[in-house]
Amino acid sequence: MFGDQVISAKRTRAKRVTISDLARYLDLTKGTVSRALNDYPDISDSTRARVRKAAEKLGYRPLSHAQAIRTGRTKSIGLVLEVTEHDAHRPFVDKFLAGLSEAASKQDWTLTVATASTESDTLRLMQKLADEHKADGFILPRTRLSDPRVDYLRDHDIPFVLYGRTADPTGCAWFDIQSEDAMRDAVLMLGALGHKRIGFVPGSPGYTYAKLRLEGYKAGLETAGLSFDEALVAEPAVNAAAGEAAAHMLVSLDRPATAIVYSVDRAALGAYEAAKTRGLTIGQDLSLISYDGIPESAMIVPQLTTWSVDSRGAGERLAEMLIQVIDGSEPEACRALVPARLLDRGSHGPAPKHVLTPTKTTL
Amino acid sequence: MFGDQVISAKRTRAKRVTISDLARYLDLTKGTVSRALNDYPDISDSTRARVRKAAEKLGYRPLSHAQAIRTGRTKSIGLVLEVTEHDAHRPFVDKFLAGLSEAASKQDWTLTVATASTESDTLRLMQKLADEHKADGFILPRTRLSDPRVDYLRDHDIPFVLYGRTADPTGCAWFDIQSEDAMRDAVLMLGALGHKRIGFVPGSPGYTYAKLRLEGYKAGLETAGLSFDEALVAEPAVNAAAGEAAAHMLVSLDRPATAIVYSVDRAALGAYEAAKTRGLTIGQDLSLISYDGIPESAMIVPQLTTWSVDSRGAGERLAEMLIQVIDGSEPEACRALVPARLLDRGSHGPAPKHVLTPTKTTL
DNA sequence: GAGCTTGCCGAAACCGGTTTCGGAGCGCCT
DNA sequence: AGGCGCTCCGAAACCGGTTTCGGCAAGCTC
Repeated sequence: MFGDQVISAKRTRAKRVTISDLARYLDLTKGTVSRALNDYPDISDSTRARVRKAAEKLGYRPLSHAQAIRTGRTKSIGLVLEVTEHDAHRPFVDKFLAGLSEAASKQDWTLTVATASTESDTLRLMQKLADEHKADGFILPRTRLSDPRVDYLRDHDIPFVLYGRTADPTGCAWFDIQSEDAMRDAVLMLGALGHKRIGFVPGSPGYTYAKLRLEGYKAGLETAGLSFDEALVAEPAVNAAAGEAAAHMLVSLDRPATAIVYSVDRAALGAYEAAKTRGLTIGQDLSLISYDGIPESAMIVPQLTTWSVDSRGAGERLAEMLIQVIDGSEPEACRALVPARLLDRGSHGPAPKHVLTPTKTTL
Repeated sequence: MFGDQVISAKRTRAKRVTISDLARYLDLTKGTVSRALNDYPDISDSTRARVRKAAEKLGYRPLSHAQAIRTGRTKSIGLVLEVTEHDAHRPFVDKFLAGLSEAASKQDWTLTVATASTESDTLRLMQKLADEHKADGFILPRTRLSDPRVDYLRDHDIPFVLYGRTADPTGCAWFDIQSEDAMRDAVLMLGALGHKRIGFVPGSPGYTYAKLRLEGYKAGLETAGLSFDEALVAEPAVNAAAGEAAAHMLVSLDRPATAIVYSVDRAALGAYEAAKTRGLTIGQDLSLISYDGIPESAMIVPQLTTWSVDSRGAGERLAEMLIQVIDGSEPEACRALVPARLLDRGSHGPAPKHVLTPTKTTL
């Protein structure tokens, strides 16, 4: 009748077996089959087993969105990436996605990703995805100390789990790398090598990791028996240019730094430029330890000593945790912290014997 | 009754407005409302308009998976990434994803991504996603000359669009960057600068782009009036180490290359090492033009002249095209080719006046 | 042996949509 | 005036599941 409405092709894929097929095959009603499959207590063990076996044999797989219309759950985890035009590229998205999707698909879940360019976009998108049941919950990367996404999702009772921590963790599930310990250990290592003046270059203010890494640095100083000196903390830096400026500043102090702990690799790479300008040899005159483990850190000479994070593993854990939370687990019970792994390479070494005379430059 | 079954929380999100709500509000049946919204011809224009307005006013949004159960379509585009452990990291995934998801969400579609570690995994995953109506079609990145994914999807009548081309394009929709033209133009530019011996370093064999870029190189030689010399084509290289070896080979020929066209940036970066080893100055003694536009190409000195691709734009186009194909457009009518953009930088220059004496080294 | 649980399943409603079918109302033609 | 064909909408079936409800039969109690 409305033939011209149906412009789409005749696509005749192999027919799937429905719950009704299965019921007919077993001579049961589909209601009973459904309850059997979903472990309702009013189904006898023998029937349940019979149904299970038949389902297996016929290759029955429930259609998740057919279930969703009644249950309201899609078995899909959501990820909203905030990608702005001029943002630093993030080297690990693919590994991270691999972790998420692999863990998800192991439990027959899927991963729905969306991107937003602004924060309010992110919120609207998450709302929409949740509203239209396209995602049952969200993974929140790049957490900030005070994170609007957290407030929003908490208010709207939408399940989520953080990749990172936040200032007020009430009602939050999270997974994180102990980067504060990495920073502390970096300071300890440098202290053990005789360094007395260890500089620090923080990450982006506002982000939780930045605060934690600074605290780790301070903790390291304390354990190493070194006193904290405000002057040794540079301006935040997350790219090569800012990292270079930070290095210049730190080595031209009256009592210059002989080692620098960077919060992020991309900033640390800038120190190589600064060292070249000043004729300093990295790993001898100036020691560097950083964090992230980006590929470039292995391509530079000398290779950068840094802490590497297992993005894929993180993705896996996060997906598993989110599914748990969606399935009703108490969020605050779902928290995990894992250590970073040290890539012990050539950018750090013993403190130089003679303190270098500060080479003042006009920057 | 089965209260203990329901362990999940009480989540009371704001109720969404359903088609029945809308029908009640309009004093119509939901069937009529549905037909009005879906442009059935048996609805009067006035009614259609009234329904549209009310839908807008009440903020009605159909639940895509409720529709899916009848229509079989989820409004979701699928992307299966093949990510192996030791794979080269791909710098543009995030931009690419952004393009895909943005274009998708503009039409109220979503993006479902999955990852596989092997080729057969990829096929199984796509099958499963299509079967369970979790994706209506697929984007296929990294196409090969003979691509099993293409055969598979074509056989199973599952819609798809290629990012790249393939040997047998029957029934295929694709989008691609004209990298062959980029390679050709690179050769022409170098020829115009006086280079007579222009080397070429191919990409991974098997991939379509590798073949096309080689053809582009040859086309460039021909137009430039240079003859093709087998010896000037190195072994395929897609990383710095292999790229370095290729450079060594090409500059130590009896009649050495004074310029090299690389198929991929990551290989081209290796040439800088080779040049350093041999005391050649890049941009003077040795000219380089490459392809990809990875961030590192701008960080090296001199900056690498290369062709940059707009991954985000590609993602957008691909998503739009896939939706069209799923909506019934003839795949072969959905094809597009766009040029790459030259980043004209410092790694290439005029041919050196004096041909360098070949510095033989034992590699 | 009557009365009451309890275990187990069928029947039917339901979720939020889409699609088919049929018929009421209207204008037009003969 | 009656028949015909359109236009436009209501009614109801349908998609593939889940959940509620009610009832039958067996087992237990007294």
